[in-house]
Amino acid sequence: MRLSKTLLPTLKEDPVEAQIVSHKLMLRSGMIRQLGAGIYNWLPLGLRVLRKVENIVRQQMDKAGAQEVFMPAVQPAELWQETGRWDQYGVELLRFQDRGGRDFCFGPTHEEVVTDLVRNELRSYKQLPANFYQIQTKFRDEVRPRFGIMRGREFLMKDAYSFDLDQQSLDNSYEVMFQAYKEIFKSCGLSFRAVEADSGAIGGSASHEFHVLAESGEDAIASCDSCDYAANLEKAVAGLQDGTDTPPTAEMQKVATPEAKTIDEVSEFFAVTPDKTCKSLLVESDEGPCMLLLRGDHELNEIKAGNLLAGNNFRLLEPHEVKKLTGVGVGSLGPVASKLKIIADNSLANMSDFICGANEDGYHLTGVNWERDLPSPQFADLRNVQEGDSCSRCDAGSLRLDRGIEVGHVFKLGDKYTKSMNMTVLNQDGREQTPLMGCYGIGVSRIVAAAIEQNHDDNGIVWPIFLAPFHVEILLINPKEAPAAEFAEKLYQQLLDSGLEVLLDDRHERLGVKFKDADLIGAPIRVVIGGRGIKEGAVEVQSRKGGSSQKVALNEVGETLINRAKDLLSGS
RNA sequence: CGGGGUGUAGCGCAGUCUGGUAGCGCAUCGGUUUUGGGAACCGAGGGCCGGAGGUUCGAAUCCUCUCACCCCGACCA
Repeated sequence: MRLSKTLLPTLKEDPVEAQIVSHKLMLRSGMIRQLGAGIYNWLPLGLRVLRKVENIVRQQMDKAGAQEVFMPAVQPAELWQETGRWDQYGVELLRFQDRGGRDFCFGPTHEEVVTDLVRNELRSYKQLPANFYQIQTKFRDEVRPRFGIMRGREFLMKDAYSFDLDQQSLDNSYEVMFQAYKEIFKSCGLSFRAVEADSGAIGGSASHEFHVLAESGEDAIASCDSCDYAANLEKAVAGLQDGTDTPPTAEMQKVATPEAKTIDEVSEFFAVTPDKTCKSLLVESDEGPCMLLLRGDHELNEIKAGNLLAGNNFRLLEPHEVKKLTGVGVGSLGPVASKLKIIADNSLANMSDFICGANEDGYHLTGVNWERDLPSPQFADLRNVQEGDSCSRCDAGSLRLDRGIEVGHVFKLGDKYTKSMNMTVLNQDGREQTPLMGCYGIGVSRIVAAAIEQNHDDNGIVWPIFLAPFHVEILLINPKEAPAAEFAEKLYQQLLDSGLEVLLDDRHERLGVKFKDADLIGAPIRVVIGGRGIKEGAVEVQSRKGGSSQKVALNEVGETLINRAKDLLSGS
């Protein structure tokens, strides 16, 4: 592609509306332009990358035996009413009417449509298992779109739906998709992690999210350094401490702690580490107020606690509410002699001689022990795991925390949709049977943004070769210098003929401008061609990543570039 | 949905308090000189100041309403 004839409007300055690096760089490199809140134009450069991702996804899905279809973006309300989701889905479902006043929505997902399709077309168990996928524009009317493409309202998604006769077959279909997803993210050249997700009320044994690792990721994910356990922080469980159930060695004592309220202050006061203390939190739940106990150095996981208390009303009580309810301030709250229902985190079970609030303002208790000083409460998993916690799946491992961007989600749906929409096939016995469904999503456009979050430097994007809009950029310093221009043109053709994707910067711009744009655009390999180099008989080949450069003789440049690109593409 | 903010040239902004000829930098177009890491000079084009209504001799500026976008929070397969 010739830059002189391409719409590639780069920006020197960061647009004010962009908060995160991928959004800034996508705007600055001329990949996208905003049309409205959460909706974007894709310009030539951005579209090339989007298509790259799309093709990688398509290739792997086909390889995994899924069949590509293309379903309508606009869907009639009737289908959604059949499954009840017309009323359940809420404000994110963009609804509208046609000329005749009939209700429609712009599809945020396609379970209803695909189920309708297969209930009309699949009759026999012999047609199963089947897996249909599409790459489609979706619309979710996000309450607060942000971060550019990362969390837009309109976005490109690959969604796949599998249909199986029984659970075992579904398990297999799921596994095939799981492996295909790994292959997809590997093929994109991204560093990623598959993590366990909560399969929740829908049941089924499994759901996994795929995260691209990036410091700016919205999700925290925990993973074991020894086995393959990995989970979203919301769901991650730490292993229980070893049974160091040491007997009490100290008497319980009430100590005046006039200035010590926070865990830090209390630990400092008693000259102990925070893990020797116990913090008490009051929460509201459907069953009324409840006291949660955590080790001093641990954080409450509100989702776990909320699930445990089955509460729609779950929330932390405000300090003034605590005072009103118990008569003491939050800094001196404690479980001993409390009349409230108490649930303690598992990590407290084998603690002895710990320190906690005395339920009297300005006092704490030391040497507190279960059974002797207060009854053992209910124990449960209430906390966020921490870096270094032991793994709950294996003996050897410890957990590490990373940040990630969710780019894929696989889910066993079971018969939720097939049942409510009456989809059956005849089984071997000639009886009607309701197939089980799985669904598998990948945020295609989000991958583009996530890839940038993971691969950039101060000057711009540093594309992994598999997603790069161009493998090679040729910087022609001055198109008016005939020998250089002719050489660049010849090289351009040679590289194109070899199957590489090449950007030729043939603009009448100064070199500095071209370098800055090349940095922004982020092609992995570039070559600088000018009159001086032609005279010397060698031109400069540079690598975007790391910025290394070498002089290559004119008659070898073509081969060198082709080989280097092929090396990168083959992963070496 | 609650709170905050911003709408003035393609982009980034000043001007608004205190009403009186609509500006600056970058970008764009033409010219000259330049040309190996975001050039210099000369000249030019480009705006119903988000929209509607009002006050006023006169509104980017004051008042009312409205729309859009951004940020924080709540929400989120």
